[in-house]
Amino acid sequence: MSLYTTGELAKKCNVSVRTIQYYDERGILVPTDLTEGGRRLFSEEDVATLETICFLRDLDISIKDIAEILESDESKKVIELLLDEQDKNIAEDIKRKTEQLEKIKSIRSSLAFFKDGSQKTIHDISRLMEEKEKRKKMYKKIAIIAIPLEIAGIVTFVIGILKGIWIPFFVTMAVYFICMAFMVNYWYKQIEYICPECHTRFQPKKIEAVFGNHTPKMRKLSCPNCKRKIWSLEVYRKGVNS
Amino acid sequence: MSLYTTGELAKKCNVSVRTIQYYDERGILVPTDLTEGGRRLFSEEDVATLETICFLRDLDISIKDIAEILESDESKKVIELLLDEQDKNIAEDIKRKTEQLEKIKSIRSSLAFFKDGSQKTIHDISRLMEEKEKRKKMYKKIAIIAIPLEIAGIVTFVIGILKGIWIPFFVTMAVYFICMAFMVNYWYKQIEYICPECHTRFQPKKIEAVFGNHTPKMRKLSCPNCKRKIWSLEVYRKGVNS
DNA sequence: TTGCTCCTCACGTCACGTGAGGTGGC
DNA sequence: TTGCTCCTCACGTCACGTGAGGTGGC
Repeated sequence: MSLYTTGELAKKCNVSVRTIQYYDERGILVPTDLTEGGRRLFSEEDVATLETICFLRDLDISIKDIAEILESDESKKVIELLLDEQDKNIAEDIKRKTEQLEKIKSIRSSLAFFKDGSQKTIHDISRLMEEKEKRKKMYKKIAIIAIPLEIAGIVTFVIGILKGIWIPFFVTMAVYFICMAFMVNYWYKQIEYICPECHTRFQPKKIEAVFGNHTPKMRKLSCPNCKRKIWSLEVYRKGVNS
Repeated sequence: MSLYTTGELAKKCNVSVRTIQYYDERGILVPTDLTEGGRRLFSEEDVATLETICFLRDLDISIKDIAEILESDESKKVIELLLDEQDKNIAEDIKRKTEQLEKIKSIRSSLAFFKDGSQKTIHDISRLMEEKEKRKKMYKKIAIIAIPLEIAGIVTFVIGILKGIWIPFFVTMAVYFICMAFMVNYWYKQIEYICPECHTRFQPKKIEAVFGNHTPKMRKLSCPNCKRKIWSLEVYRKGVNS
């Protein structure tokens, strides 16, 4: 029966010599024999063991856990448990890393917003990301009230057209405008804007905030610090609810 | 202006005291001041720096890279490059981990196949997984020839029905059966079976292999080692193409 | 005898955690 | 004065990589 030296085994299994020495040290790949000079000699069985080890290491199973698998007579149950655990770990890792990818994407667009590239910019972006969730929640709250009202508006309008009964429509509209007024006020208290030039966070005048030229996330406002009329980013107001 | 001690800063930013000490040691969070007794004092600016560091660490950016970001005057370009790199790294990680999850799933079903739970079982599974790709490729090759022939068969059959011209159909069928004979022979040479009881890899008799009771992956065969007639797993033959 | 392989220390990696033993500051 | 916080070593983690300095084996 042929025996392998460390180097031969390393080549055969595509690992480094040091790795084999380390696996011996950790007790999961003890050579079948030693030469008089103290060199390791591995059998075909050892090859199979190393292949098993590499297979499990590919799944990022720790050497400690591999040792447990190799030492148990009935590896099946041990490995089933370990696989369950690994499965969970990996799934969590994937979730985390997926979130990181989303964050990175989001940072890129924020970076494009700010004119300068100072450290302050990165800090501001980190704050924006934290506040993002809160801002989303606020808009959800508003939507929960606004959408049913919109639908009621349309329905009562159709009723008006079809049946000539306009009272429900006017009542709905009255409620709608009252709610709108409250919501705009609520919204105005929750948000502020950030200037892409000087990083100042500011609250615009209510009139400018409500009627100014805008997109869902930006609004053309005059910054009280650098005095420019510039597209500013809507953010959740500092210190609210915290 | 208020200054924070290490412990206060740690609480404020939700990190350990040791972490702050380490960031100081690495030069990315140097305290603004020291007491006479040598205790660190941090300013509001330091708080912002630590927040920035935590933000970047959450993306698994290394301390070395964070140092580069903090040290550069125009962090924007530095961070853009680093984000691109991180993006790639994370995407690769996700890919790798997704493959690991698939492997784990596949191992579970293989584990169910083998009756015992010895170490040999895991080694056999690791070999199965390696050979899986080769087996898939073989079936693809077969499909590339077989599917067009099947279609030709159907088309010429329809022509036969509609137009009463049967010659194309019979020619196709002749070609079909000749190819089939070759392909079965090819297939027979590429595969062997593994016994779930004794782990023996064996080639069945050709007649049993072709006409035996089977599913896509398993076949009821008699194992030459343990003599049982048992559902065995079809695997790519050892040593072929290697 | 000459290369080449292999051996055993032993330090380095990375971002901290975890004591130990001592001291500052209220 | 008494707790509590903070300080600086310094080792441990994890799976090896990377020399250094020495030797085995063809």
